[in-house]
Amino acid sequence: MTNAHDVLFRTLSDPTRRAIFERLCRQGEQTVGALTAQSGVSQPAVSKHLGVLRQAGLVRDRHQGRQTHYSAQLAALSPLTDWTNQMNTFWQSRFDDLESLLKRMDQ
Amino acid sequence: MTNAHDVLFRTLSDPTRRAIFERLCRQGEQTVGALTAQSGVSQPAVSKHLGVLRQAGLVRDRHQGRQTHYSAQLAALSPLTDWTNQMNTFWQSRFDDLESLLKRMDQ
DNA sequence: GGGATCGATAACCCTGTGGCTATTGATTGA
DNA sequence: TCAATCAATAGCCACAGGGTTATCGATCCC
Repeated sequence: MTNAHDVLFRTLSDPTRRAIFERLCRQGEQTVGALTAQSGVSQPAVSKHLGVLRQAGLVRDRHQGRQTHYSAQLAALSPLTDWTNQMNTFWQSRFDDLESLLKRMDQ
Repeated sequence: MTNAHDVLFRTLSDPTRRAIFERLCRQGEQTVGALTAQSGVSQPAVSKHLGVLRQAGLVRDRHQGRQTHYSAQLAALSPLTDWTNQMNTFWQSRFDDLESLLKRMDQ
């Protein structure tokens, strides 16, 4: 059972790949060449990372002549925020349970 | 430069390890034995995962006799929520720039 | 047309790491 | 005291995946 969280966490766990995504969030649409120039790795490596990001839905591409422009798809991050919220909820509900238990013991 | 985001994403990217952390969030403190029983992997594998989670600050351990109890440290997730918020902010600020540009062009 | 550039793909290598079994150390309890 | 249980560690293996170079297809421009 490989869910959306799996894909997102795994995709963003690589520092080089996450740096590429961060750049797209900061500076908007970028060509592969521009991304390669400041990535510290080769162009094929960047293309591979962009492929992974695209499969995760985190970026989309737009072809224009011989260059390809990539841009961040921020909506794809929502399962991540959902997950952290859920963890917080679980934790909070356990705290509530403890609280009510203590209240009952107090009576 | 390996920052807090690296550690968190990397730690949570493994499904087995994340499942262990989720269980600790849901059900609170658990022994290694209990976690092993429903993890689908061997006890040494679980111990290794717990070691990684502990080094990331995501869990803490409490020794009691020959068993070790682990519990989630939810505060350790904050760099993750910070990061997603930051990405949203970057994206939003670019949107604002575009908006103001269009406003200026409109006049 | 033909050289140059851009980006994707192929083919390969090598490290990191998640899994296992075996073992050890510590604690429990009969 | 001694067997049994719990969890950590050691040592090993197998594979995923991130890196490289080489190449190809397509587009641009001279």
